[in-house]
Amino acid sequence: MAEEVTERNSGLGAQRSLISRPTMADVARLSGFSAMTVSRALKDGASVSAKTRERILEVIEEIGYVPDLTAGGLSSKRSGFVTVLIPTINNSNFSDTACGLTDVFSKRGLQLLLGYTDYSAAREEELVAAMLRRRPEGMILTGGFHTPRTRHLLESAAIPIIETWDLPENPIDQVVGFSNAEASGAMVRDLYARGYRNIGFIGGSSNRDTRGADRRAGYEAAMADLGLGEGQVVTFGTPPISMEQGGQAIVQMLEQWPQTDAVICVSDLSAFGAIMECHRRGWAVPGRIAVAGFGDFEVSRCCWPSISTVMVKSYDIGKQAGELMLETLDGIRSGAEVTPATRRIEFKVIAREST
Amino acid sequence: MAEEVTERNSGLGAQRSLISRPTMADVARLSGFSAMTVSRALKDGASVSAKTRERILEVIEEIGYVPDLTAGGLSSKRSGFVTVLIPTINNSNFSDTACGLTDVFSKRGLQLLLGYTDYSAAREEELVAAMLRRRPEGMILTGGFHTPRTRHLLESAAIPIIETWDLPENPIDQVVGFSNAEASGAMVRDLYARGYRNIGFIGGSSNRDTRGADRRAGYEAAMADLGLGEGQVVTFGTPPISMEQGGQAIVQMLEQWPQTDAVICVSDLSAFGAIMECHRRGWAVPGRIAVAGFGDFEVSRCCWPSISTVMVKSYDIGKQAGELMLETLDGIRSGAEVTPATRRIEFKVIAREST
DNA sequence: ATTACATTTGTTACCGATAACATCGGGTGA
DNA sequence: TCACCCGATGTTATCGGTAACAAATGTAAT
Repeated sequence: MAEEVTERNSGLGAQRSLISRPTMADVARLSGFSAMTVSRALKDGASVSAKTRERILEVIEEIGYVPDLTAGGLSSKRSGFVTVLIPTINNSNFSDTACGLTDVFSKRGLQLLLGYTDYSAAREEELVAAMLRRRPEGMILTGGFHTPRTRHLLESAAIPIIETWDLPENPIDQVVGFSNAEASGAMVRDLYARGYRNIGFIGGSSNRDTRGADRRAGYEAAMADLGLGEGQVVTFGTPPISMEQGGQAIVQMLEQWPQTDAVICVSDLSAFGAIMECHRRGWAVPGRIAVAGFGDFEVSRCCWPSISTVMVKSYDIGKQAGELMLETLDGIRSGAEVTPATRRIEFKVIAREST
Repeated sequence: MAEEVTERNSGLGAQRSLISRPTMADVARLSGFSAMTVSRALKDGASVSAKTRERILEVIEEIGYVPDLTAGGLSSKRSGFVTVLIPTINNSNFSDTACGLTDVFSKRGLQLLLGYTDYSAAREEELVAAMLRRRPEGMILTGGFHTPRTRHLLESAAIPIIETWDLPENPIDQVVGFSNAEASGAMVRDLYARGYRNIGFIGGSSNRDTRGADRRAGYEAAMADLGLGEGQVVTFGTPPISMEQGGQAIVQMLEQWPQTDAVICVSDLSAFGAIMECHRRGWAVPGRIAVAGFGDFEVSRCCWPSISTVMVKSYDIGKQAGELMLETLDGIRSGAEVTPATRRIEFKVIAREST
């Protein structure tokens, strides 16, 4: 084990005082053109002669000029930012969505202002307030549940909003998502079709994770619909429920309802934990009990047995939301009326070895 | 499976045209004070009477004024941004570091500009160039390998730079990290102490992931040091190597060197994939072969058998780097000379069931 | 050569805040 | 009572770009 030690480096050090960096005016002076022409040379689609642009770029390279988007944005009223809020960056579903967004936006020179809410509506409110000070051109949220103040802030911001990963009953503006309830209902039906009748559900013990709560509601609705009774639900820990908690939960499930023959977990991570605990205790999966997850994480593909799950096109949610945002921004600029819409994203039950 | 459909919502829609939002001047006018006093009322530590501040905050609340940090930053020459570049957000080690940074910075009102390089130095260069246009007050990078142009850009930016997750030989400025080579060497010695003699290494097949390459180098050095020969290395896929590739790699390892009794994987993710593949094939872990990982991911704690690994304080890297950044920024402002330093972060071999 | 029009370049004002300095009024000590 | 000082507030200039309009230059058609 290494100790925590602090040593000295050579390096920039004191140099990095407040050296003033070259501005567009410097480029203008050195190239012999006006600042406005320099500005045009840097913006494609502007009318500048090839020779002029070349000379200007030469000077820029020479003095190491870096344009200041802060100043540019102030003047043009375009910050070049789009804010994205996800519950956590430590979940590959949401980070895949963020990647889809980045890929779409970076092509158009828009930058992502990423924040994570830790599944807390209060934290979301703080973040929305903080982010709006950067004058983002649009904002992308996860889920449809927000504090009243958050909604108020967003409405007065008068920028396009997209809610994702859900189908809110009362959307703020646009939506790119799917019904979590429907998706977990589909998994119940899949298990039913395979002959399972005592199907349990494992999830977190509060409604903080509203998508998790919707999945549970969808499970209960499907159970009732199939005449399988109220269902057997074990809730465990503060959402997002961890792998380890999935393990503890399945033990509790089988103690409380020994007849359980299948269990749906609120996510693949808890499903994985549950399966590992079964291994530990010598319970065959799916012999003694079948286990299904949600989200098609890498771990569910690779696990032994591989985990049946609901695949959600996480990256696609980001991509579609990004494209919708671009269309909306273009629409607003061109003066066209943009009708708020909902885009449904595909999900799919994937049966693997664990069920 | 749901189809992709687009439906109409009620919602903001056309409203969200270019409504001009209230400015500080509006607040000034309505409260009867000057803009400067409004500015002071919003900044704590400024001398404004309690009554004035109260009245101003009242007006702000009433008209829903949201300060524009863009404009403020232009004037005060403080963007309030710190840029953080990590290889991928889809890896809990790096996202933990990002969380540590967020926690430290958000307390001081600094915002994170997060980017991910996809383990590519070229992409890093692009990102650095793009981010510098936002005039960040500091920049935090992952690793010590950068293109010459990246170094050049950073040096002329004259802001504090911190390289993390590594101990670069020739640091740009400050460093918060550990020696990946040393860490994987420690794991070799641990396995040696447990009696393993034919120890292999599984990693990615290019040097794109320089930390992975360092771990391999550390493995080879330790093997030579212990008189265990050159070592047995299987490289597989473009880094970062996936769980699935870990599984393929261990099969190849045992085909090529059947006498192998232990294997160190470049990360817990590939170690997990390797172990699952062993389960599938009925190879006992650690009976037939011991498997160790790197990074102490959640999956290694929860896996059965639990995976021996090198624990790195990922969150702490972020926290320490954040604190170092704050100290440096304060130092520069107060005119003190700041000596670039290296802070070593602890790592620790954690032996679990898999070895 | 001249007019008409397109292309290229320049000028001025302004985006929305804050720094720096000026001013004003009231309290304090000699 | 007066000088001095400090806290509270106002004024002006400025940060570094871009929008909008104006001017100059070039090009093609007559």
